[in-house]
Amino acid sequence: MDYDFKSIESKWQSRWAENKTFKTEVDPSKPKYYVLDMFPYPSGAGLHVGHPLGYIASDIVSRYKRLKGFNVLHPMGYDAFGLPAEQYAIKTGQHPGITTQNNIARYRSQLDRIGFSYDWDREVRTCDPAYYKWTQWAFLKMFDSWFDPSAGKARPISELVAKFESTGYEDVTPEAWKAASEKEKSDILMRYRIAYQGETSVNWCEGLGTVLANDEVKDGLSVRGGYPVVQKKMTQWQLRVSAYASRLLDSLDKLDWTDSLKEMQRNWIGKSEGTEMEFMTECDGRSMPVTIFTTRADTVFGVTFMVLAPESPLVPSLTAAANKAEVEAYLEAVKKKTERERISQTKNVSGVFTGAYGINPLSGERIPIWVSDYVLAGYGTGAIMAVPAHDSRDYAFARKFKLPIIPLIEGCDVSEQSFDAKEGVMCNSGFLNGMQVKDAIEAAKDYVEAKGLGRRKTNWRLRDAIFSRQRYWGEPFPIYYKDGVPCPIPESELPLTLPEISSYKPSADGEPPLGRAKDWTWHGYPIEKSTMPGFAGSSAYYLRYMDPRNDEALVSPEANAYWKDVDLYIGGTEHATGHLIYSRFWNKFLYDLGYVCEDEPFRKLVNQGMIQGRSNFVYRIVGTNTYVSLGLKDGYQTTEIHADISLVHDDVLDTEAFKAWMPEFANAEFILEDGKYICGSAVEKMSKSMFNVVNPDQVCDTYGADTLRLYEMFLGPLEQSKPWDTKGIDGVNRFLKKFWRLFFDRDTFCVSDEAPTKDELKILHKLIGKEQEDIDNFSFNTTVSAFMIAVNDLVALKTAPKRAILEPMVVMLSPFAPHICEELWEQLGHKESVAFATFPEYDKSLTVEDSCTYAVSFNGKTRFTADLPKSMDKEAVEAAVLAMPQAAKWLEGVSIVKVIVVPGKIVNIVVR
RNA sequence: GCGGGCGUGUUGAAAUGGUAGACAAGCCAGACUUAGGAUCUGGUGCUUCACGGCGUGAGGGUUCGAGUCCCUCCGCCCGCACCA
Repeated sequence: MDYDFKSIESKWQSRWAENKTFKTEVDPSKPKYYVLDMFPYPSGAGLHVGHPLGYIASDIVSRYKRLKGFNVLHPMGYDAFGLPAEQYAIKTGQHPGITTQNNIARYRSQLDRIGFSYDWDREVRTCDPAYYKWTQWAFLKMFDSWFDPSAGKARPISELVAKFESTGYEDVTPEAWKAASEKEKSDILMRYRIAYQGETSVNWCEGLGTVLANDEVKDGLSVRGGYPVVQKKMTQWQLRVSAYASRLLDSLDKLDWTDSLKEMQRNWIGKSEGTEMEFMTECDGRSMPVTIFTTRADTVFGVTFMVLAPESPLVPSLTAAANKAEVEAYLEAVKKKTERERISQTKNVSGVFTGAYGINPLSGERIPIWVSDYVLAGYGTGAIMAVPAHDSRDYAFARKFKLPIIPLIEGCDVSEQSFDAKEGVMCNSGFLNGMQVKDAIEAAKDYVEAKGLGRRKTNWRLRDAIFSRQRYWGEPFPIYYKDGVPCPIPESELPLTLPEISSYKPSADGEPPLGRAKDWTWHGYPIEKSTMPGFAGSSAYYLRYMDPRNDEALVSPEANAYWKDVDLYIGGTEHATGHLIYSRFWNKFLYDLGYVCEDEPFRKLVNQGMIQGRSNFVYRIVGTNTYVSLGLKDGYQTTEIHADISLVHDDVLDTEAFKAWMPEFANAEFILEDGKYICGSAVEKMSKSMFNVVNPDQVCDTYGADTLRLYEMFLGPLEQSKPWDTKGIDGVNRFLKKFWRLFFDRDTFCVSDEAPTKDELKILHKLIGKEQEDIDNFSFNTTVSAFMIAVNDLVALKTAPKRAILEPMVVMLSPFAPHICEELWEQLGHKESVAFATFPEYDKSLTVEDSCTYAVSFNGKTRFTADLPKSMDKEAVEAAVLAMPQAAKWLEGVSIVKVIVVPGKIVNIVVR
């Protein structure tokens, strides 16, 4: 009987669906294990073979953990709000909900073919009102909370109001609070709310007609679409993520994530410990203090000028009348630059002198104040002290504008470039002279604090998240405006659903698309017109999976107490500074308010590598319709053309299929080598335009889902990026066929209950040990190899099929190749799904050999091997080896210095 | 520039400091076949007729022993980037 994967796979996939095999419930009698994939955005292009890589790995772990007796939560859903569906809607008029639904259906059918063990009853879609009710709910909670720095956590805003009323808080006195109007009170509270509205400089993307978050912008272009992004002042909803900076940083230490990912987050959070210092300034006879931030207080004696950010509010008051025109012209020029231009012009330093001067608080020097866009308004105080000798940016500026450079470290050479390293001995620095830089930094901080010139200060790079998008296809804000004051729509009225509108374009007067919904009001009050960004819906979805149909709460305390957090999260590294920060923030916020029991959502995180495409090329001789094979192309002038990889097998072109592919190739002629047309190849991003997309459906058609699953794992380490290459997929397919044949004698299924031999048991238990170890280390490629070795070994023994060996092997292979294993499991006479069988017990003693092979080396060079009984002790091994005839040759004319015996492995004899 | 990672056959890749290249692909030879993109067997790092020698980006170090640990350099990939 042949291995007929087609009928097996469709049979078991429909059985799993009918029986709801993978439906999961809270079950306190079993330990829980929560395995989560980053849910996909259902794009119009469907899945390619890269997408399922992580899903296959997580499915293997899920199925493995089930075999190990865990109650496994393994859900899937869709991140369904987003820009592409909306842009498609603008182009075609089709409602983004329809587009999304169609795409989801396609994704689902593709996912189903691969045989995942998801509990589909727990599916969530972020665009479903029953789901986004809870996104809106969380927003209202954030609106209704403030971050109490003394407690380091979020608290209800009512507690802050109580403080204002009784004792006052910060600059708000009880009297002032009581006297304030509704609008004024709202404005005051906005300075504290976790979700707040405020004016800020935002990344405005004209091409998309919306604001973007920092992680949605790369190199000054929008990540989606690649449109230019400019800085613009706008009033936007924001989340006070920055309040959590320190907690987000600190708890990274306890997470089981890769170092590189944690490091990325640390950089993004950007903790910087330095000093804030006051410099007195004078401008047209007026004087005022200016606060700067520096991490190098030790370099104060080298300050030769100061610089303000163009957007700094200090600029007007620090501009001398005589310099006003010049400064304003500069500000105007800066404003016109896009973010991209500012970045690309890094080396073109620009700036303008304000006419004002500052006084160095330590040396008393009088130094000029400049304005330049190399200083950022958003970081520190927007003003710096410039130390050209020891900061490369200040150095470039000083060189360009011919400002003095004072070296502060003995022996450093600043004639060509600045000396940025924090090492050496200080000089030209008053009381710091002679100190090591590291000590000088501390001494200078102490000095500044003691003299009242400034204070230690920690700065963070993490910005608050801009939460408004001027778009249609997102969660509406549950906010209405009463006399211009934003007010929450009551929780009991959630979800506030997205209204239908006539067109998805922004309206002519620049309002977001929702501006078209004229009769969309709350009791006659206008509702917020912007919608929430993509990360809103994905920030707490892992919590919703725990209790997805609950209408009363995001997640019930019972379900949350059982499932707690995600034990294993698998997904791409591209979410490092977006989703994975926002989710952690969101979770910590809910934790502060007592809605969830864990402070961190994702205990272990694994980033699967990207699967790149492998493109094939044909070479057309210029001016002809003749194509020359790769090896011969150097003799001709050719054009490289992408050929669809479905026309190519192992780099050999199917010339007939190529002719039929497109009309322009119908009359193609070929210059062959060895009767074949060999194509060139290259590793590129998998994309339609390069004709290198491999669809998992095709692989399932030719080889089956089990082969696809095994092959994706066999390809190499999970975390590594690698090109998709079908060379080698036959090997995996062959393995499954061999495995299948182990159960049959010719055409009859004939597994016997006979007792296994010692050799068979050894093969089995080696495999058990290897699989357990490898899955814990996410080394799935070596696990697959271990199966291949085990099957090869069994075949080599030429014994009859035995239940005691084959049954545990079916169980162990089932996480990797579930369909074939279900089928064999049933043939073995079981009624229950193999998914809930018990993983075999590992008996290490059965894998131990009676004898073992020692590598015998002299001075570290292996000369021969010796088979010796396992039981021999070190001395006996030494004696036995030295007595062996092969050893005589190497012992001739030398004396033994020492002998090192590594039990079971090595005998090294050191001779002289 | 800063941070993280990597560098092993023809290819994908294995190797708790202990016989480098497991497993798979490819290639070569053979068996069974009318046939084979089926199946099975054997071979396959380089070099040498052979004994042997040489081999994990380059160089140095630690060690009885280094792909693995340490230092320097080279190359590649990823992330961040005027963050004071």
